[in-house]
Amino acid sequence: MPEGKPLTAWAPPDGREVFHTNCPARQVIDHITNRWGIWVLLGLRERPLRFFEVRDRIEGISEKMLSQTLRTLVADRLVWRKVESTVPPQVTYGLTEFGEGAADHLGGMFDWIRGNAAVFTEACESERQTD
Amino acid sequence: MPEGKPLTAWAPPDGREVFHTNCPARQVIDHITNRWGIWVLLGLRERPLRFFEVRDRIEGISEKMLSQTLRTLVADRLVWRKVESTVPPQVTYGLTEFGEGAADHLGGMFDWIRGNAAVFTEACESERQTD
DNA sequence: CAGTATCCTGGGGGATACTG
DNA sequence: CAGTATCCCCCAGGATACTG
Repeated sequence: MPEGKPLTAWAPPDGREVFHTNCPARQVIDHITNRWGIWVLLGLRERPLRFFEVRDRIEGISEKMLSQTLRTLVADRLVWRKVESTVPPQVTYGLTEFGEGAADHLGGMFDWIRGNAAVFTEACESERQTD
Repeated sequence: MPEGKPLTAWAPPDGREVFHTNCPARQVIDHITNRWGIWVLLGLRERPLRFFEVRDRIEGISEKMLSQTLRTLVADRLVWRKVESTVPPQVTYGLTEFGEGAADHLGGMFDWIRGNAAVFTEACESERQTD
């Protein structure tokens, strides 16, 4: 982002929304939706967590991916990281104000989809027919 | 989804949220966040669109990926598809009620992130330092 | 116009082993 | 405990060509 592009330029001028590859918001969302980002953000909603606590809340995530995802989210200012230099070391991750806002939206969507799970289940059944 | 699992079981029993791989909501979200899903849903928010209209609103998407993504979203009951057997054929895609709900949450997040783009821009700058 | 079919490559991401 | 380092595989997804 060398030249300071006017960020408001990404708003739709005539109501016709176009999603450009270099829209900063698209880039952030691409990070969030990079397979694990959303689950890490949702996992941190309740309270800050330590590394393995996060891992234990997200079935299927590897330590490598968790570490990598956390680093990206920290770089994006969605998550903060606090190191306690005790022995053994304690590292805590939590949502920044920015991250909380994002997580609230994601959480709202998640809860809503979960509430409509029946729709998805129906879809699964009818897919079995066409297979 | 052969045996009818109680979907409410996925709600956190003790407030400790865990995201299981076979949680239906997680599966739907994994579809949505499958690189292009979110952008297709957001692109359809304003009004139903034809195939190439959708493509033109999402920079960087290939026709193959658009077609594939649309099929998944239709199967998940997030998007409907209407075929007009004219010559040339007209195919229109739009959000179902289910899809609208999901898109509203995604749109809220997108707008909110866009409004906070400055946070991300700062993050980019400080990353340049550490590189 | 609205797609499929085919081929092919990059990097997302898993497994395992190692470190402060 | 909280990670890195390394190796390696697989498939998401791009490019191109073809079809109803």
